[in-house]
Amino acid sequence: MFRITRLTDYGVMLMTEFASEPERLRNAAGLAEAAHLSVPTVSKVLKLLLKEGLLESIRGAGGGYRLARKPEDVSVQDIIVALEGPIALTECNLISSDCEQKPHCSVSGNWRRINHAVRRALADITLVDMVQPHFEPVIQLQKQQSNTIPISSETGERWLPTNM
Amino acid sequence: MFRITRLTDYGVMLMTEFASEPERLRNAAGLAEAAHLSVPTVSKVLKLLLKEGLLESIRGAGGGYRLARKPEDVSVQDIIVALEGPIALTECNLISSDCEQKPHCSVSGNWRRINHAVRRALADITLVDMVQPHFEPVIQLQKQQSNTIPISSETGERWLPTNM
DNA sequence: TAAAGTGGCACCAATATAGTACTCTTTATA
DNA sequence: TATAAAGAGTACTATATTGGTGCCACTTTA
Repeated sequence: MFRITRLTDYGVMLMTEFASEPERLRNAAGLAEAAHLSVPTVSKVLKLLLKEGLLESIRGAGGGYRLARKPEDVSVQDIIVALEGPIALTECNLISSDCEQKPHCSVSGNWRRINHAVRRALADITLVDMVQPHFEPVIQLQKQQSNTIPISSETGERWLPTNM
Repeated sequence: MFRITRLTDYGVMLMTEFASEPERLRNAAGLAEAAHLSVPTVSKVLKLLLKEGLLESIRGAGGGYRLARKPEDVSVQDIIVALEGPIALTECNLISSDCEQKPHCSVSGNWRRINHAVRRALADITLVDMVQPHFEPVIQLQKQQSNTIPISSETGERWLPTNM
C-alpha cells in the first residue's frame, strides 16, 4: 500500500520526541508511556535507531538514549533508511538487485529518477521541522529546457517551518 | 523497505508499454511475452487496471486492451493508486483511519505534508515521461537561504530500448 | 550487591503478497 | 452456427513480511 511500516512510524514519533528536548536523556519506559506504546516495542525501535547511529545510549542505572546528532542534521529520510533500509520504490533500484527483468526493462532508468524525487522530498524534512506543530511547504520550482520535465507543474514547494 | 509491490511495478511497465503505441490493441499473451512475465500474472494486473479505469478492453476474439486515457493524462501516481489504493505513508493519513495514537500524536499533521510532497513527486511524472529513454527532471529547489540543488546530478545510467 | 538500564536474540501470530487455477461471457470468423 | 480467441470474475494457496513479545546477558549506579 505504499507506506512505511508501523515500526518506522514509531521511529519518527520517537525521534521527534527526542528532538523536542535534545539534551535530555530518556529511557524506554518513559518514552513508551509518552508515546502510548508498549515498552518492548519502543525498546526494539530504539535499539534499531541506536545501531544505525541515530541515537546514542548510556547503559546502566540512570542510563537512557538521546540523539546522536543535532535535530537539524537528521532527516525523515535518515530515519526511514535506518529502519527499513535504502529507499527504493522498485527492487531493481537496490544496489544488491539482480532483477531478472533488468536486461529488457525499459523503465528502470526512469524509476531511478522517481526514487530520487521521493528521496529528496523526504530528505528535506528534518527533525527541526517535525517538532513544529505544522510546517508549511513553501517552494519554488523552475521549469527548464525542452527535453526536461518539471517534476511539479504547480507552484512547487519546499519545506519551510511555519514560524521560521 | 518503502517500496511499491511487484504487481504495481508490473503495472507501470505495462502501462508504459501501452503508452509507447497508444492506438495499438494488445492482449495479455503478447504483453506477457514482451514483459517476460507469465500470462496469468499479466492478466491479473490488466484486470485491475481495467477496473480502475486506466485501461479499456475489447472482449472476444481479436480483443485486447488499450489505454483509456492519453499517456499525458496518466501519472505514475494514478497507477500506484489504482493498484495499491491511496498513497498514505502512515495509516493515520488514510481517510478511513481511526489510529488510536491520533489524539496524542504530535506528528500526524506533519505526515500529511510529507505525503503531499511524495504524492506530488509521483503525480508529476506521466506516461509520456516514462516512454522517454530517461527523462531529466531538472528541478531547482530553492533553499530559503540561497543555493539551488538540481534534483538529479549524477549521470550514466543506461537505457535499453525494447523492441516490442 | 541489588536495581535500573541497555544489548542482542529468537520466537510466533497475523497479515500481505504473488502467483495460479477455474469457470463464465463475449465476439470474430470459418 | 460451431469454434476458438480473448477478456471477467473469483477463489485459493504458499510464501514473505511485519508486529509484538519474551528472555537473558551485560553495564552502571547507588
